[in-house]
Formats: sequence, C-alpha cells, structure tokens
Amino acid sequence: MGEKEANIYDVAEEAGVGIGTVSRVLNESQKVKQKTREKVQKAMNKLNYRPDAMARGLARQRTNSAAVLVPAFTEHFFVEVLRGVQKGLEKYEMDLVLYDVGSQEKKERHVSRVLNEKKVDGVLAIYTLSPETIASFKKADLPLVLINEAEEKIDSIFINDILGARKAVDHLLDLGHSDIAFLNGPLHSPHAVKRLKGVKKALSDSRLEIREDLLISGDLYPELTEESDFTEELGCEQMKKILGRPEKKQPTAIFAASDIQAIGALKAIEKEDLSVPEDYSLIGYDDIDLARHLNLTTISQPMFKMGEMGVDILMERITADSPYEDKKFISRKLEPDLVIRNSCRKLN
Amino acid sequence: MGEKEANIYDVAEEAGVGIGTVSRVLNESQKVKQKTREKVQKAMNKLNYRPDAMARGLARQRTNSAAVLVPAFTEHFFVEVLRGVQKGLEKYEMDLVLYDVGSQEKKERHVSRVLNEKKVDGVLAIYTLSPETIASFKKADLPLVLINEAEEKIDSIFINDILGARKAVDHLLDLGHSDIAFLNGPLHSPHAVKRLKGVKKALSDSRLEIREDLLISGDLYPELTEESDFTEELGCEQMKKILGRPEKKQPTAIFAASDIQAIGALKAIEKEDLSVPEDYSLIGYDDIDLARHLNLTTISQPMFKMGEMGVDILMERITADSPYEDKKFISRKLEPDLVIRNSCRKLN
DNA sequence: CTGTTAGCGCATTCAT
DNA sequence: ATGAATGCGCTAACAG
Repeated sequence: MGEKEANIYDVAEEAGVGIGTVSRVLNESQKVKQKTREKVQKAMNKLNYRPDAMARGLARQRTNSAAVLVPAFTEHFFVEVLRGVQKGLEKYEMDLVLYDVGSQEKKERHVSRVLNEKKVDGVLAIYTLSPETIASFKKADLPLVLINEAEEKIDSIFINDILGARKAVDHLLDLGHSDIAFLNGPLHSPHAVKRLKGVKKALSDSRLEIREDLLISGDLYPELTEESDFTEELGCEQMKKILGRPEKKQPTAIFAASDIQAIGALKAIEKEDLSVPEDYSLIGYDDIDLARHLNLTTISQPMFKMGEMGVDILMERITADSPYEDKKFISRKLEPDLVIRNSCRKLN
Repeated sequence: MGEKEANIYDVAEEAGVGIGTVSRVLNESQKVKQKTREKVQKAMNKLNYRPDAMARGLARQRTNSAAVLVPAFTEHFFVEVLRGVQKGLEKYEMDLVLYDVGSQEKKERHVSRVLNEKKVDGVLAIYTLSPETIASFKKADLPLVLINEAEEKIDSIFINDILGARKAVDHLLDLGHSDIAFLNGPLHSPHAVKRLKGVKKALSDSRLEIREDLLISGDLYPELTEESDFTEELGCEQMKKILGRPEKKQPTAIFAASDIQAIGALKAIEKEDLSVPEDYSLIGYDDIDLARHLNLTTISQPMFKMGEMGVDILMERITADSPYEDKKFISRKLEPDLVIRNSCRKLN
C-alpha cells in the first residue's frame, strides 16, 4: 500500500487526456464527450482516485461545510435543532462541523476559532451571541444565522414565545381556571421575558386581573439557574413556595416555563401527597420525551423545522455574492403548538 | 467591506518581510526574532488577516478534522459518546465533522462521501460497519476506529457486555432472587448475544439451572425491532408474555437489556395492577435519564469515556506515518457499572 | 469538446 | 534568522 495517492495528473495520464478534462468530469460538466468521460472514469477507478476536498476548496474558494455552535447538545432541544440542521445541510450537500460552546470559556475559544480559521462557509449559532461577536462575523464577511434568538442586526429564526405562553394559558382558561400560577425562568433570558409577556397578555385579554403573586420568576433563585436557566430544582422550589401559602391564595393551575421545571413542580406536589391533575392542573413547555412519559400537557416547539429552515437562510446568504452588502436581514418566526395530554382537568 | 481578504503576501508586504517569515510566526516556529515577530503580528492585526485552513491543509496534507459517523444522535447513548468524542478532539485541536448515518440509505451515502472526499484525517464510527466497508477504509489509508463495536480487524473500543449482564444478574442473585427473567434484544445485535452470554454465565456460576423459558429474546417480535433493537414496545410485549403464565412459573425478578425495554415492562406490569419492586424486581441497562427519574436500578456504561478514548486511539493512528502498515490493531474494553436505585427488593 | 496555463494561500525546502 | 522558489491538488479562463 506504499503507492501514494493518485491526483488528477495521474488520472489524466492514465486516461490519455488533459487535466482539464478530468476536472470537468469531476464537476459533472456537460461539456465532455460521453466516450472520454468513460475513459476518465475508468482511469479513476483503476487508480483509486479520490479528489482532494482541500485542493478543491482552495481553488474554488468554498469549503462546502458549515459550522454549528451549540451549547450542551445533551439537551433535547438542541439535539432536535441539530437534527434539523443536519437534514437541511444534507440538501445542499454541505458538511456539518460541530462546535460545543457549553461553557463560557469554550464559547470564546470556539467562536474565535471558527472566525479565524477559514474552515467553513457559514455559521449557525443556537445560542445567544454578544453584539460584538456578531459584529466580528460581519467584519469577517462570514455568513451567520442565529437560531432560537430574535435579533435584528443579523439573520435569525426563532419560535414565538409570546404565542406559546398564550396558548398554554388560554388552554387553562378554557378549562375554567382563573387562578393560574406561572413558574418562569430567570428574566435575563429573553425567552422568559417573552413568555411572561404572553401570560400577561392572555390573562388581560380575558379580563382577568393579573395576580403578580402568582407570577414567580427564576431570578429569586440565582443559585439554581447558574448553569442552566429552566431547571428542575428551580421548578421544585417555586412550587414549594406556592404550596406554602394559605389555601385561599392557592392557584388551581400551574404553568411552568419548561417541562423540566414542571417536573420539579410535580415532585414538590407529590411530596405533599397531592396530585396532578386532581389538586393542580399542570402544563409545561418544550415537549421533551419525559413529558410524554409523564402524560404532561405541554407546548411543543418546531425545533427540527427551525434547524432546517435556519440552513435555508444561511445558504441564501452564502450563495449571495457579497453576504453583508445589503444591510437587510432575514428574520423568521415559527409557531409553537399546544399538546394536550393528561395533566390538566376541567374545573367545574 | 469590498476589500478582499488579506493573505500572507499582503501581510509580508505590510510588515516588510518575506512570506516565509510570516508563515513561521503563524506556525509558532522558534526561529524568528522577537522583533520581527511583533512586526508581523502587528501587520496581521492591521490587515485583519485570517489564515486559510484549506490552503494550510493542502500544503501540509492534513485537514485537522475528524469525521464522526453516528446513527440517530437523538438517543442518549450516542449523545453521550458524541460528547466524549468532542471533548477528546478538542484536546488535539481537531474539528468534528458530523455525519448522520441513521437510515441504511444515508449510511451508504455518507460513508462513501467520507471515503471519497478527502475532508478528514480520520473517522470514528459509532455503529456497525460491514467488513467490506472496513476494507475500503484500509484501502484508502484512512484511519478508522470503531466505537462500541468489538472488531479484530480494525481499531476499536467497546464496553464489556458480558460483564454488564453479569453484574446485573449477580445483583439480583445477591438479593436472593433465583427465578430471573431476561428480556433481551434481538440476537442479530452482537450486544444482545453477549449480554445473554453474561446472564447465562452468572446463573451457571451460581449453580442455578438455566430456565430457558425465562430467557426471552427480541427475535420473537421482528416487527418491534425493525427500526431500533431494544424498544419499549418490545419490553412491553415480552413482559406481557411473562405475565400471562401460571403463577408457579413466574419469575421474581426481571432483567431488561435496555432501560427503554424495562420501561415497557414496567408499563405492562402496572397495567396488571402489579408493581415494582413489590411484585417484581426490575433492572435495566444503559442508565438513561428516565431511569433516574423512575428510580430504576440499572447498568451504566462509560459512554463519554468511550468516546474520549476512541479519539486517542484515532489520533495515534493518524499521527503514525503509515496508518495501516503494521497489521496490528488496538482494541480496548471498558467496564460497565451497576447503579443501585429502588426497583429491586430483597427476597426474604 | 479538449489541452494548457495561471492562480488559490500556505508550508517548506534551499540558499544566504 | 530570513527571503525566494517550488509544490500541494484542483478550478477556471483561455486558446484552439
């Protein structure tokens, strides 16, 4: 196996043609006679020829791959988006280079790596980027699209949080509940802010007074939201707080800003020998696997689709002659859906 | 933003040096005077220079990235392995190119793509490859390591299935159970075969007769194991079969070859108004998230570590002058662990 | 339709 | 320690 790899020159020689022709059959150019094409292909096979992606890239100024920046791809949400991205890139025959930006330290390092190493034609980021970082992308003329982030200064695609929260609360309202608690994440998360907005909107649209005491944000428990924003522990503590109140101040339904939080709440409820949906109606957000297993009513988000569509936006940008020439950015909003299961009951 | 990107020539000119020198500071060669180094770096900053990965790769004959072939990275197992791989590659400053080989069709397509496009220095495959495919890798001189597959003709790393099954059964044995049912996956899976072996070994080592009627493989339900091998539906059906037997033939403990199967079994049990661990002791395999939530005793596998170590093996091969020169392959075996929770009770 | 030539951006000799 | 020349494997523009 000592023979070094064949290149187009070898193939050209073997086939008795010029390298230009070889290149043409490689790129499926139509301007090649069927017969010569066959000759070349035979030579390729014989020499076990494999085109060199780097050389092609260098010559064509295109890598045919895109970077994906994701934090903790352990979480269902990211996995699903990633799958969508994968599917989307496949359509364009692009390869997917994965960068984990879990920790802050990695974040810096990987972003600058993607930025400095010219290894990809574009970038998909499934998390929040600072304005400075976004600016660097523009400066580098490197196409970027933000997924799950509403941003005006760059291409982005995200899910309508306000609507999601509204759908959840409306469902509860429809079932006859009027005392609804909202277990939110910390308000430094834009998603938390918008979901809160949706909750309030749903309430006020129904002419219900907004009981601020039932709107519990995650900011009260900073130690529980350091790593991740919408944790189980957070939901548990939030629910405990509610459970500790006098009976007349109790809500009849709980809307948690994430399924994980809902599960935390559920545990707190069960610890008091109470149950769902008998004592409390409970609704989550995300529709993770666990939600199905626990029969939890929840809001499902089109994660896969978001990833897939994100790619389309990116490719549009990549294909453009000068990515950031026009200062006009694409921004797409997707709709979340209510998934009704068995954790909410009708109030008589 | 119309100015085209700077290259080493531009930098060299700006700094008043030759391109060789620029290249040297880029590669952190020691043979450059501190002062000129600074000049060059300043020029780089000024021109906003970003080295071109493809050009470097072409010149150096190295891509600095590795491909990872994984089926359905939705599953916990693959996600964990992937995280390990990610971590491992980071250590070597290698990039990770992700290929989804979920379906058979994708399998073919992506493998041949990785093989034909010279885009990576090596490949990690987290699933079964045919001998022919393995041969093609060798032929292409492309380093390959198989993860979670015992294979002698190529580098590989995997977890000791026999031992895992043994640990599970031994635990049950220690608790005083002697009538233990094994809900296995289909035997076309090498993992299923080995786990069965482990079960039998544990039993016979304890001088217990092996009750074949309690060893239920997944092959009986081909329609339930088409997509995936160790499914919830399968576990459910297998358990139903057991539940349908006369009382005297009932086991006291159930060992499922996957947590998912265990969950299926659990559902079947609960449907009969029986419960775990009161009526049956239940133990799973994999230690997925759900197992923790359900308090299921199970066998945990060092997935992360396996991914990480897989990278080490790969890098060894990549760094070697001629990857497949010596016909000697590395093969590492990792140990699974018993995780005791609350789904098994002591038999009096 | 096909062969030839000139880059693509960098690493790496080989001189100096 | 540094500059100049050569080649990595391929595409694209040009000439025929």
